Amino acid sequence: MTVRVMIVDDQALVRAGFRMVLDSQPDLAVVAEAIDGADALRVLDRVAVDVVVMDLRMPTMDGVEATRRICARRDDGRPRVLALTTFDTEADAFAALRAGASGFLLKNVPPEELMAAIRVVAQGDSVVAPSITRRLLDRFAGQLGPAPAADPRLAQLTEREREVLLLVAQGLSNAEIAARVHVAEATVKTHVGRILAKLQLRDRVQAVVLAYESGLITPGG
Amino acid sequence: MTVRVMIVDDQALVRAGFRMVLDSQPDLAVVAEAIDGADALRVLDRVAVDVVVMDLRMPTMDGVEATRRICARRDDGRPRVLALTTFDTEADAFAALRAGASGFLLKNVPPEELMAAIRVVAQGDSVVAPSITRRLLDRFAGQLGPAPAADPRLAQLTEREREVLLLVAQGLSNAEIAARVHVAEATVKTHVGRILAKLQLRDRVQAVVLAYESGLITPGG
DNA sequence: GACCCCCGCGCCCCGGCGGGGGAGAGGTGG
DNA sequence: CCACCTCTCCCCCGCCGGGGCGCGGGGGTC
Repeated sequence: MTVRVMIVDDQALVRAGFRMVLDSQPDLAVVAEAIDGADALRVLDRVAVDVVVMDLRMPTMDGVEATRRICARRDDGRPRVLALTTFDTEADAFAALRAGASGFLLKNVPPEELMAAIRVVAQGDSVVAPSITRRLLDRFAGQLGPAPAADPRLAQLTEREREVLLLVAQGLSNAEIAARVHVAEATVKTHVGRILAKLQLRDRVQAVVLAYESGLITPGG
Repeated sequence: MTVRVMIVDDQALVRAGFRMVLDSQPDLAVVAEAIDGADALRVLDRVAVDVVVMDLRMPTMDGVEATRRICARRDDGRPRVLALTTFDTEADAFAALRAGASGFLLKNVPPEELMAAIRVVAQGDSVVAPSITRRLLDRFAGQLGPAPAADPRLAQLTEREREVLLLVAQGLSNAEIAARVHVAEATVKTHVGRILAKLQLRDRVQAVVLAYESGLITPGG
């Protein structure tokens, strides 16, 4: 079964190049082209397309907006959008994926990868450029799966240590904490040291993260 | 520069197969093997490895736990973990990525893709199997883009600076951030310096607090 | 062309912080 | 009584992080 592809790009040269590459494949067929977002929407009213290869940077209606509209009005899952851009920026990629794109690649990918991506997207799966995948994971890996429940780790701390941790987690230095709790800075240092050791953390920065993640502190509370 | 690979899998046959495939490449070198998670950790104490190819389903210590420990104790971004499994289930994949894996593939990928993935991961980027990428996007696409109701203070930051701030707020050191984003530590320091200056903060600890309080990061999700 | 911003990278300095070791006072419970 | 824990405080040391300064390159704008 052949995949019907539409190419959306304002540069005729790019369109021609993509068409060349894609039409060389027996299972891919470029059935439409468009020069910007508005044009793409008009063409999609008349032509059945499985995958839209969409440049993000375009005049008049940019690729993100076009992607949003295409995804908004599709009813049977098609067409799916594979977003392309020249620039490896988080903003472009996230905007496109948020708008509903099923894939995101940089324009400098080798032809085979582009073709593979089109097949994957046509199948209903997704492809994201490695540099963007990394950023995705950086941001969301912590939210995957079930949260590891309320930390039993905090129970290991003594009352005093929890108190100190709370202050650490508010951004105070050892000296400031010492002033607040009315003890010498040396004392605070030993407390902080014990906290890090017990919780198996490296520095106070990680302690702050744990304080938030464990619910010891809540943003705005 | 050749990539030093370690193979972790309880089946000797699988290890041998991977070794064959990978060693056929001039830029890849299998420098270690392990039969389970515990074994892998021991071996990593002695051998320098860039990428760990980790089977998820193993006896004694499973791949997820092993991945977690490897990622917990690395300090310069290495070794990175590329998780492999036979079964295309969300649970396996998400568990591995949550544990810190830089990549996730199914064992039935063609050899070229496995090799390409290892190179990508060694570089510091990430690869995720298309079926899982789709699930990732289904789940998180809505949360992409500028954080809703973002603190106006964060608007002063450039994109790069926000990216660095995100990593700072996850407890990473400057060196770790450098490895992650692929720049020299000196560069990270300048970025962090600018972040602190723009946001009028004293140190990275306060930056973490702001990241949580401003909604740039949310505990657990 | 001139200017500015962003990025990447290097150098120096130094102060805070983390790690180790030691040590005394109080309170607990075997 | 002694062991154990907690809180308190001290010294030394090494390192990372933060601040200052400079340099080059790329991309915009005027």
